[in-house]
This record gives sequence, C-alpha cells and structure tokens, in this order.
Amino acid sequence: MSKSEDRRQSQRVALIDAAEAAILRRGVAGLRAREIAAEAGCALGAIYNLVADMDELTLLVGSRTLARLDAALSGAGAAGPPDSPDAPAARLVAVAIAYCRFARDNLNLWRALFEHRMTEARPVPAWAIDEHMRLFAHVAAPLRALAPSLDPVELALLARTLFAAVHGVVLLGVEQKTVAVPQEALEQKIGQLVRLFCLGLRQS
Amino acid sequence: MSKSEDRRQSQRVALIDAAEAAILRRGVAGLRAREIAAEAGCALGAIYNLVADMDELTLLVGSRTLARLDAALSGAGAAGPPDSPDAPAARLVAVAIAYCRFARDNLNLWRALFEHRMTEARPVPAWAIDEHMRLFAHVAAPLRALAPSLDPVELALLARTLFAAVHGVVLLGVEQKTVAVPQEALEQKIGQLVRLFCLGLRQS
DNA sequence: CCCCTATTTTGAACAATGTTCACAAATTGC
DNA sequence: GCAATTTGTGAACATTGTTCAAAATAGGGG
Repeated sequence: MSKSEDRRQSQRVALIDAAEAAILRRGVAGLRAREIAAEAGCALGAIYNLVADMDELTLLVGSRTLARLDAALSGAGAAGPPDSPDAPAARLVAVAIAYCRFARDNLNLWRALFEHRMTEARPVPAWAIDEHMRLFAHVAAPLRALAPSLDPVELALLARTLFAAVHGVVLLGVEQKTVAVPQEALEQKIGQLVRLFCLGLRQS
Repeated sequence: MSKSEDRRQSQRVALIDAAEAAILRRGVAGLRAREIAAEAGCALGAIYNLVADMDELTLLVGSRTLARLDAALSGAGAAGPPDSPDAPAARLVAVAIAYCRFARDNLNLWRALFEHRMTEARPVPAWAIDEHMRLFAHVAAPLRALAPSLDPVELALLARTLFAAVHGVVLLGVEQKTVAVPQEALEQKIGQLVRLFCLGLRQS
C-alpha cells in the first residue's frame, strides 16, 4: 500500500514537473494534456488519477511559482539598512523591484498566475486564493512600519492598492506589445512610484 | 458591385455585433464560431470570408470597446474646474475614476482587451497596438500641465507608469477572487493613489 | 506459488473547438 | 441568356480536454 502510494506521489510530482516545463516553454496556453502525459511517462487518462483536471494542474504549478515568489520577496523585504526614518520606504522599493525582477526572470510562469482562467466559470479553490493573498503581507509589513497609526483595515486596503499599482506597472512593462522599455528604466519608474506613494503618505 | 459590397459590409457588422454580444455575455473565452455564425445569420465558413479568423474578430470587438473607452476618458478629462493650481491633478483623478467605472460597467468587454491572446504567438497587428497606446494621451495631457518642465520622453514614461498603476488597481479591484471591496472604497483608493502621485511629483 | 478479488492504469472513443475546401449557388459582364 | 467569376455553404479535418469499459496489476489467503 505504501509502495503504490509512493509511486503515485512520485508520478504526481513528475506530472507537475512536466506541466511546469511546458508552461515555462510556451506559456499557460501551451499546456497540452498529451504532451505532459508523454513527458511524465504515463498514459493520457492517468492524468485524471493524479489530479482532478488541467485546471488543478495549472493551479499546482502556480503554487510552486508563488512559493518561489514569496521567498524572493521575503529576501528583498528582510535585507536593507537597520532602523532609520525611511527604512520602511526603502524596503517597499526593494520588494517592488524584486517583484519586477521575478516577473522578468520567470515570465511565463509568472504570467500563468494571472492569465489562467478556470473552465466554465468554476470557482478558484480557496487554497489557491489564500496563496495569492499571502503576497500582500510583503507590502503590509513595511507599510505598517511606515504609518503605525493606521487602523488595520485601512492598512490592508493601502497594501492592496500599492501592490496592485506595482503589479500594473510590471504588467505593462513586461508586455512587449508596446515599445520595449529597458529593464533599468522600468525598475527606476517602479522605485519612483513607490517613493512618491510613501512620500505622499507621510504628508497626509 | 456596390450592392454586394454593401451586403458584405452589413454581414460583417452583424458578425461583429454577434461577437460583441457573446463576449458581453460570457467573456472572451465564451466566443464560439458556430454560435455567432448562427446569430449573424450566416454559415460557419462564411466567417472566414468576412474576417481573417477569430483573433481578428476579437480585436475588432476590442476596437469598438476602445472607442467607447476613449470617449469616456475624453469626457472625464475635459470636465472640471477652470484654470487653477491643482486642476491638472483633479483631471487625472477624474480620468482614473472614469476608467474604473468603465471597467465595472463593461466588465467582460473591458477584460477582453487584456485577456485576449493571439493563437500560436502570432503578433498583434499594429493598428490594434496603436489603439491601445492612444489611451496614454488621456494621462499625458494633464500630466504635462502639471509638470511643464518635464522633457517629452520622461513625460511619456511617467504617463505610462501612472496609467499602468491605475490599471493594476482596477484589475485587482474588479477581480472578485479576493474579498469584494465596495466600488466606493475602490474609487476612493484610486483617487488617493493619483493624488499621492501628483503630490510627490510636485515635490521632486 | 496460485488463484480470486480489488484496485489501478490504459488508450480508444467522445464531444466540442477553430479552420479548410470541394462544391453549389448566385452574381456579374457581355 | 449564357459563361465566367465571385461568393456562400456545411461536411470533413485536426486538435483539444475528458471519460470509461476493459486490461493489467497488486493484494492477500491457502
């Protein structure tokens, strides 16, 4: 029993590996059931013994991506100078730039987090939503240090807003549709946006 | 010749109408070739006499949406008080809130502008990119009034950044994934973001 | 080691997609 | 009015994700 259970788990991992590789190569739209079955060394129908459907498989790949993104933002948020009046702002800038770099370095996997849509309006499972929401903490913590007098609900809204603003800039920045803006200029603009936000926050 | 050309054009319009209605109802992923052919009163294969493929059809619907969005932002940017020190900032806020309301009131059509992906990595045609880029002008104009000393390239970058930031906030705001934030609070946050941005810009 | 049962794995079949193309219909030009 | 050209048609095709009856495997007593 444990033998077959182990085998099952390792096949599951192999399947997620294959799906991750496929998304990495050709984006979330390039995920093909037959291809990953072949790459994972199992039959087509076996996919549905290991995961519920392709949606869940995509979400599992997203879970891995979010874990790595979370680690990257944790690293950026922890580093920096010791206590000083504008250490929180510097930390927010560092987190935002780390977010931008992660998006650039993991473009297709990062995009998959936001481009993926559940088939036929099925709801996203709660665990996947939770994982997404955990990202806000990386913004909320420095923001609380920056403006300790804010009540928690207002702080949460502000964190969401700042996160979303940076996300939007990164999104338009990595889209190559428009004229390509160099990575360096993009990071500079993100830093400027965050600093302006913090500066304005101080004055209000 | 003009008779058949007219008929052809009206069929094309009927087809775009049907596609627009389908996207409005069920989102860009709910666009079905057979359904719109039936609704437009033409055969399945006739679609490919009227448009190149489903990608082009989606882009044509997007063109309509962008025209209406452009009009909405023009209205918001034109209104407002006469010349005063902070009229440009008020105008930027008005444009941002108009953007938010348009997204809410045209949710599926607005989403289609950003969720649509060309099949098999075909490039987006230049005319569609141009239409998208025209939106930046609604931000650039008040921004130039706010900070006339900026050189044009820096102004363009700033306009893109501010637009993208607001876009990001609207995007996360209308996603119902997370806990639903009331429309009023969302608009207030967008106003706050733009004002902070302008305030910070003044000081630099 | 073997046999019977229960579980798991398989891949052919299915439904739904966008797209094509040989043919039919209609329009046009003279 | 007839031939030539243009336009419209929908059955057929290639590709999807998903299902399910059947085959293969595993499990456990004797």
